Amino acid sequence: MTFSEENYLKTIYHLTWVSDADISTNAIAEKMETKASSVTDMLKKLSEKDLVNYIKYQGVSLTDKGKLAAKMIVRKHRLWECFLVEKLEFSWDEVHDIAEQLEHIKSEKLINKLDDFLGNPTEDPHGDPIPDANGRIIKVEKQLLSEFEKNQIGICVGVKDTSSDFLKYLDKQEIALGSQIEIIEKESFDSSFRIRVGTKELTVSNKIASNIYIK
Amino acid sequence: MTFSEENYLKTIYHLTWVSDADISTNAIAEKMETKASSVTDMLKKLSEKDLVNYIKYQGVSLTDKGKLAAKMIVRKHRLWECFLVEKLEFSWDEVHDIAEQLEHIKSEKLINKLDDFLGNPTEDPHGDPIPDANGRIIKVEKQLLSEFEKNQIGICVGVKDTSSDFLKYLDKQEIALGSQIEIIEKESFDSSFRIRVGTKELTVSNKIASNIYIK
DNA sequence: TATAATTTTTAGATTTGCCTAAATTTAATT
DNA sequence: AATTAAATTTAGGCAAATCTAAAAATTATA
Ligand SMILES: [Mn+2]
Ligand SMILES: [Mn+2]
Ligand SMILES: [Mn+2]
Ligand SMILES: [Mn+2]
Repeated sequence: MTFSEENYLKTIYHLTWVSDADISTNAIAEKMETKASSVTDMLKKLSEKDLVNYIKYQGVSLTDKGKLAAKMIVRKHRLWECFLVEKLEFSWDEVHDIAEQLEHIKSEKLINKLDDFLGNPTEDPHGDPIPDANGRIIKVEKQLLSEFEKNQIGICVGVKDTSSDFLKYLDKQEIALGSQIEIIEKESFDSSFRIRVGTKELTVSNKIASNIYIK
Repeated sequence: MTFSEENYLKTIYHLTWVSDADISTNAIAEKMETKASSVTDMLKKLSEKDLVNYIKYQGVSLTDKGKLAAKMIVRKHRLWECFLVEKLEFSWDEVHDIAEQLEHIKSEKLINKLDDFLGNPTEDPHGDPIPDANGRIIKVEKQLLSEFEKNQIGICVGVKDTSSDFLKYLDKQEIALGSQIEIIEKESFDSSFRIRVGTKELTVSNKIASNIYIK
């Protein structure tokens, strides 16, 4: 499987994760920053290889084979992110781009040994679940901070937006995985939140609150 | 720089390491298991980018820029081999193919952090020197076992042939980097050697002896 | 030094992944 | 239901990296 094929599978997998329904050509094109015509070409190829179910004009979904392949790429991506953070002391906002490269390294033995070396983590540095060698995922239920109400308390367990900019913002506010967050006030006018993180109080916009997972 | 360009640079670098003179199109084609016409195409491109000095029909050499680029790829290859052996418990005959992939990962920060994580090793699992971040190499002088004479004693510090088959043979004979090797007898008829490795005695062909470095 | 053998380059194709522009299909609106 | 708008596919092309076959240059040999 080529890098490009792998990237398409991964994208379809991610889009399915949030929406579940069949995925449109345009949705893939937008996420991959490419053209719809290129997507069509690739969907034909992936369909030929039985990695996706594709019907012209009707959208696409992963076959079992394609889903497993996608999960293995996600597994690699997230394990490498763990490695970079835990062993090489990268911060969580620096690892994604490097993992985008590392996820394409082909060696089952390598990834399984890496898994063991890291102590078989179940989540990556952004709180996302890591599929095991068989593709099984422990799905932890978590809510967005924006769905919380006044006086509720929870622990930050993940982020939805994993962009470097957002992660750096969280660093600045000293919000990290494991931080306790308490809703002091919810402003009805703009849906912003007054929250307490540890001992500090701060106000965050609804956009921010919609990208932090709490449990 | 593409993977292919990097592989060509690395190949030219390795060929230069052993012979020093300008490298022929055919030599590159043979080493890379490709066709001479493909090599010509790539040499034009590398020349255009000032990575090689190339004159039609006259062979090729690396420019300073090309040499540094090649060294950085070799640095990555060998550091990853160290990582695989030291941290993930791969054996020395399993790491080359994986390192062939990992050497193309682009991130200076990654490779320098990996270097530190490994304790800044100067040699890879096969006894080959690892260029530092500036491309400097500590060249340790070593001789081939085949050049040794009766009664001489030395330490195995490297291998010339790094093929999996040869490395497995050495494992079987319990010859590893650091092993003490003593020449008991040199057979003039076929230039084979009777040697002592640790407490064991064994006979090795000249071909074997020509692929073990001793100091 | 001619001629033959070898090496190297050029010419022309192929595959992969991508693009633009045009055609087609599906969805949304009068 | 007809028309318009949007999404998707097709057609045709391009660049990178490879190949085969033919041409050209270099090297070896008689
Ligand atoms: Mn990531
Ligand atoms: Mn992640
Ligand atoms: Mn190697
Ligand atoms: Mn090596």
